[in-house]
Order: sequence, then C-alpha cells, then structure tokens
Amino acid sequence: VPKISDEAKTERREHVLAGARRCFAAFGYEGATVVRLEAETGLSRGAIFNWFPTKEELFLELAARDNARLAATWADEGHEALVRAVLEEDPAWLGVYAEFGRRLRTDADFRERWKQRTPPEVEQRIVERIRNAQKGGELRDDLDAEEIARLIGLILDGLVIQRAFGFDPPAHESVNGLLRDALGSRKGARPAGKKPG
Amino acid sequence: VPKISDEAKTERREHVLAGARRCFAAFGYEGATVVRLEAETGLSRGAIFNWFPTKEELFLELAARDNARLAATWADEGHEALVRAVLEEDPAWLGVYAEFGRRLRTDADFRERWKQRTPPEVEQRIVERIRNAQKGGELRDDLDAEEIARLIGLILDGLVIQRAFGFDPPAHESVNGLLRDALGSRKGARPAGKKPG
Amino acid sequence: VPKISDEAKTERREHVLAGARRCFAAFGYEGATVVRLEAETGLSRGAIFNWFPTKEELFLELAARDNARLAATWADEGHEALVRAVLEEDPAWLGVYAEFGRRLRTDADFRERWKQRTPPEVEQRIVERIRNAQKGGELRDDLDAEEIARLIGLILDGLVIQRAFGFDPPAHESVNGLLRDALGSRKGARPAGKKPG
Amino acid sequence: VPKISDEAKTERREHVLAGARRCFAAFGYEGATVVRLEAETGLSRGAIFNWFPTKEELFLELAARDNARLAATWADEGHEALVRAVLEEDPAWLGVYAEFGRRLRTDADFRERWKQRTPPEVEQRIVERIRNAQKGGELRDDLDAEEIARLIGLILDGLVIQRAFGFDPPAHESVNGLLRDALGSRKGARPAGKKPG
DNA sequence: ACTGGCGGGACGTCCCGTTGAT
DNA sequence: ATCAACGGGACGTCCCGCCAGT
Repeated sequence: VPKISDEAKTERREHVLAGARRCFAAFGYEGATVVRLEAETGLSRGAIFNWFPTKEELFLELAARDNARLAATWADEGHEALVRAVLEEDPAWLGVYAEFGRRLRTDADFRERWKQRTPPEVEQRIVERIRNAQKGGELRDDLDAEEIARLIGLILDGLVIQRAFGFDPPAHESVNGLLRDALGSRKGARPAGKKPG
Repeated sequence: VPKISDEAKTERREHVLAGARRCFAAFGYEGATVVRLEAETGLSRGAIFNWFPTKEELFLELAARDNARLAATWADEGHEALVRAVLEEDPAWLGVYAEFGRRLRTDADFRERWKQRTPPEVEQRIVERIRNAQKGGELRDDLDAEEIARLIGLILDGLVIQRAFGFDPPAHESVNGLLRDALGSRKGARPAGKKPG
Repeated sequence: VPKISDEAKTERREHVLAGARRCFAAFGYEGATVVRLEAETGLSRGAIFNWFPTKEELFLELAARDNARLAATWADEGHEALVRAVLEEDPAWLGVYAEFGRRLRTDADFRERWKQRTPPEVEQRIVERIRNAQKGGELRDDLDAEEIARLIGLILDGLVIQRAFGFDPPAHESVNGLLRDALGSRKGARPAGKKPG
Repeated sequence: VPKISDEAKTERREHVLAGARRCFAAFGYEGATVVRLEAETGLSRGAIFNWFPTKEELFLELAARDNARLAATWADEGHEALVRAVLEEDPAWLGVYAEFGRRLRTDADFRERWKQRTPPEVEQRIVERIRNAQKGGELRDDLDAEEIARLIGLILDGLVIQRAFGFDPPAHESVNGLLRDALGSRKGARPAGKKPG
C-alpha cells in the first residue's frame, strides 16, 4: 500500500521540479549541485533521488515540458505568439537549454530520451497550421510548409541563443516584421527570392 | 638567449591550440579535461600550462580567432558569405561556443575579457558595408543599418545553435533567400512591413 | 529522523579529530595530505569532508582545544602546572602549532577565527590568579600582573618551540626555579631588578 | 677555464641568497615558489638551481648564517646583546625559521646538514663566557654554565616565537631584567630556588 | 518516504627540478 | 653560465549517487 496518495505524489514531484528549475536557472546545469538542489527544494538527497533517478532526468523533464509548451503555442496560436513567448521566457533558463547542445548532438541515448518526451503529433499540427495559412494567403505558398517551419525555427533559435547570451535581441515587432517580409504572401510584384539589383 | 626561435614558439602555441580545439569540439569545454588535453596534444600539463595560464584562456583564444575570422568575412565579403562560412564551421566547435552563454551573461569579468579580444573597428566596417548596400539598392533603406545588422545576426545565431544542436538547418540558398526577402531593397510593389491579409 | 544519534555524531567527529591529530603530528600540517588523513582515520574524503569543511578547520578545532586546555591549566592550577603540562605535550603536535606562525601574523581572517575559538574570560582568570599570588606573597608585586603573565608566556613559548624543534629543554624543576627566581616575592634582601655587580 | 672569476661567483651566490631571503620572509618557505624566486632575483630557474641544488639548500644556507651570527653575538657581546639582536630581527624571517621545526626534529638528514653548518667552537665560547661571568660575579655560580646557557636559550626561543607569531613580546629591558633576576649573582640573602612563602 | 553519512573519483592549478639548447 | 620548455606528480575541494538506517 502506498503511504501517500497519487495526488500527493505528483505534488512532491512538482515541488522538486520547481526547485530544480529555479536552481538550474540560477546556477546553470553544472552549477546546480545536489547541495543547492537540496537547499532550493528543502528536501534531502534521498528524497530528490527518490523521485528522479539522476540530476539529468530532472533537467530532461523540465526541458521537455518547455518544448511541449512552446510547440503547442506555435501550433495553437501561431508563430507570432511563439516569438512573444520566447521573448518572455527566462533568459537564465534558456541558457541551461543551450548548455545541452553538445549532449543532444553527440549522445545518442540522450537524444533518444529527448525525442521520446516530445509528443509526435504536435509537429504535424504545426505544419498543418502553416498549410492553412498558405491557403488563407497569410504565408507565401511557393515554399514547402516544412521549409517555412524550418525557417521560422531558425529565427526562433536565434532569439533563444541571443537571450541566453544576454544580448538584447530585436523587439518582437521587429522579428515578426522580418518574418512577414520573408514569409508573407507573395502577392506583390517582386518574385520571391529574386536578387535585387 | 632564447632556447627556441619565435617561429618555433608560435608553432608550439599553435600545436597546443589545435589540440585544444579538437578536444573542446570532441568533449565540450567541461569535458575537455586536462588529461584529455594532454592526450590530444601529446604534451604534458607542464607544457600546456607553460603556454596558456588556464584552460579558459585556451578557449578564449580559440573563440576570439573564430569571432574575428567570421566578423571579417561579414565585413569583407558580406552576409551571404557569412552564412556559408557558418554552415561550413565544425558543428562540434559551435557547441562549445554555446556552452559559454551563461558565463557571458552573468560573469562580468569574463564578458570584459571576451570583448577585449574582439577588434573594435570590425563592427563599424560591417555597418559601413550595410550602408553602402543600402545606397546601392541591395538592402532596404527604411531600416537603420544597425537594425539590419541585428536581424542578420539573429538569423546567424539561429544557424549557429541549430548546427550546434545537430539539427539540420535550412540550406544556405534558403537562408540567403530568407535574408533577401526580408532585408532586400523595397523597390518592389509590396510596401515594407505591410501585414499580409 | 536523524540517522545516527547525537552521541554517535560526536563520536564520529572525535574519531576524525583523533586521526587528524596523529596525522598532523606525524607529517606536519602541509604534510598531512588528505590521502594520509584518509589512511589515518580509515575514512574516505567524503566522510571527513562531511564533518569538517576544510583541513584548516580540522586543525583549528584541535588547536583551539589545546589552547583552551592549557589556558585552563594555567588559570586553575597555576603556571608551574602549566610548565609541566607543556613538557608533557606531544612535541610533534607542538611543531604543527609552530607552523602556523606566519598565518597568524599575516592573515587577518585566520587570526580572527583563531581568536573566536579561545574563550575570552580565561585570560582574566589568569590575571586574577596572578594578582592573588601577588597578594599572598608568592609573586613579586612590583610588576603589573599583566607583565608577569607576559613574562611567563615568554618562557612557555620558549619551551614550546624548543620541544617542537626537538631540542632538549631544561627540566621542569629548572624552569620553575627560573620562574621563582625571576618572578617570586621580592621580600628577600636583593632588591628587584638591581643590576648585579 | 671558468668563465667568471671566483669573485663574481660569490657575488652571484650572494645575489641569489639575498633575493631568496626577501622571498622567504615575504611569503614563507612554502610560499616562496620558484617563480617568485625568479622574480625576486631577476634570474631564471636554471641560474638559481645552478648555484643551489634545491630550494631547501637556499634556506639552509640563510638560516645557518643567521644562527652563526646570533651565536657569535652571544659569544662576543653577551646575552643581553643577543636579546636586543633577536628583537631587531625581521619577524617575517623568524617565521620561516619556525616553519622548519618539524623537519629539524624528524628528518635526521636535515638535522645533520643543519649541524654541519654551525661552527662547533662557538658553543664552547659561549659556555666560556658564561663561566667568566660567573667568576666575575655577574652570573650566579650555583648552576652549571651549561644549564644557564640552556635557560637563556629557552627565553630567547620564546622571544623568537612570539615575534614570529606577531605577538608583542616584552621589551628588551624587561627581558633582560628577567634574566638578571633569575640568573644574576646570588649574593642576596635569598637562596636560589627556594620557594617563597 | 525520507534522511544523510559516506565512498571514491575527478577536477584545474601549480609546483619543483631536470634537461637540452644556446 | 644561463635559459625556459617540459614532465609528471600532488594538492584540497567538491561532486554525485548509493544505501544503511529510521
């Protein structure tokens, strides 16, 4: 028989996750030592490692949630909302995300676990949304929806790293202007991709 | 009388730097332990430490060179060449660069030392080049040159992080198309920044 | 619920301290490397470091106890007992004490921490005892009690360093004779401080 | 054929020794790293280690000279002059001396080398001087000259350590008063060593 | 469920003295 | 005689996760 209810269980997990997020944001992944996690959560090593097997798993869960949340924003509200969401994100936390690039690229296991956390259908929903926008004349239709998604993703990642590095990135109007100019409907006289001059 | 010539000296430094670069790229900054640096360079702690006071300084020198090289590419050959250069860069090394976001944002000393390494006049040359392109009708002139530089930088940073994370980013034709559409001359029928639909 | 009782806790601390004392005595402060502390205590780095944050703190605790004990001997049993106590002290350990002269003289922080460890009232009790001995005719009363304390301290420190250096110092009867002759009551025919010859 | 004359040779040695002395005094023995010795002497490792095989030997030479000088002062000018000499010595340097207690006690080789540096006849001269003072009525004659020497040495070592620790020791009048009272001629009514009261 | 004592490895720094070269 | 590149070891600190104990 479990000593605490499922409700209480998830509450504990959430408590640990919240503390870990603050800790990662404040000190970075490497800097978020177990001692600091203890201090931030008010729990002991044993309790923390009872809910999550390793420090890495803690990060993975937090990052996966972020990913899912932002992807959902994109799918549900469009890329302009996504730009705003990224600009509202805590730069310190974005920095933690950046620390894991190498792991994601080189560690196949880690990459696999990362992928398992992201719901697979959300990407399709994003592409779907882009197709609809193309049909509705909001986005140019001379490019694949996948390619448009990739280009939006490119700019978004740019925003992420600029904020993570503490640079001050362009304002969201500016970024969204860039996106409209580059990816908006091609109804004007100028053919897409034609080199000026 | 010096034991070895200045020539040999720089050769040694370069040897250490080259090994360190491989090591950083392979294992990341934290993962590039002194033991691994020894293995990669074939030199001992004493030798490495003789040429560079700290591991950080090693990284700083490597990163500063990259920075200078890429900035010079932008200033001399334009941003399209820069896009190609970034796409040709070793993704593994770009990942190391990404690891330093936090340091750069939070550690004032480090930020200062970083800045001291980048030649100050190159930024002006870049802005100058953009102004000329605006006059020549290659870039839109309804935005500040600085803002254009910032937007180009945004996309470039996006490229950097996508490659660092092992995603496959858009091809350079695609990225440069994006840049032309967004930042090319506004002489066409479509007014700049007009919201589609 | 604590894993081990307070009793067991102090026992562990004492175990570490005892091992450290043997280690310091055998190899000196610098020579008492963490590896040797491990060997001497039979515990691992992790365990030792769990009870004392740094090696210095280990030494400080040991030295403070000695200091307190010897000062109490002086205050409670008088300086002749103190001489005997110093002569019974382990010369090896006294040597460690001597190693810290520089730190104590030059490092203000260290000096402060050292002082915080010595109970403040014991010095007053020593002076008080000297005053009583002056009234009782056991010590000369033509010198300040503080000056007498200082002269006794001088001789004691001489004993400490001679033992620490492995010289063989005068026997305790001899030292106490010296103290009586120099600091005993001036009631005899020979006026205090009169230059002979 | 030697490249430089014997004169120049000793000059170099002295130059190194002088720098080393400043360095030891400033940073302590352990703190006087080879880098600092280089800086202080203006010479390189190779040059320094050309004249002295190890850092230890440097210290040994310096300490032996001090020892000889102070012993000569005692033998030639008496212990009161010796007290003054010790009080004029650089406390920082005395601290270095204190650092070597353990070595002297535990390392037989080191002790041997130490002894070889001190001229053997000087101790006899000191004892001789004390005997003369006893005959002349300046020092009590109910104690062996050797015992008197030992007691004087005891107080001197007390002075050394107090200064090395940065305590302020009694003034030289006070110390010499102590010595006179304790070791001066026993012509008064009070028999030596009789416990007062 | 939770505590925290503990193992034991890894880290960057820095040090001393050797050595080959001038 | 002098230089400085270099080897390679040692250091204290601190970390993560295990698991015995409550």
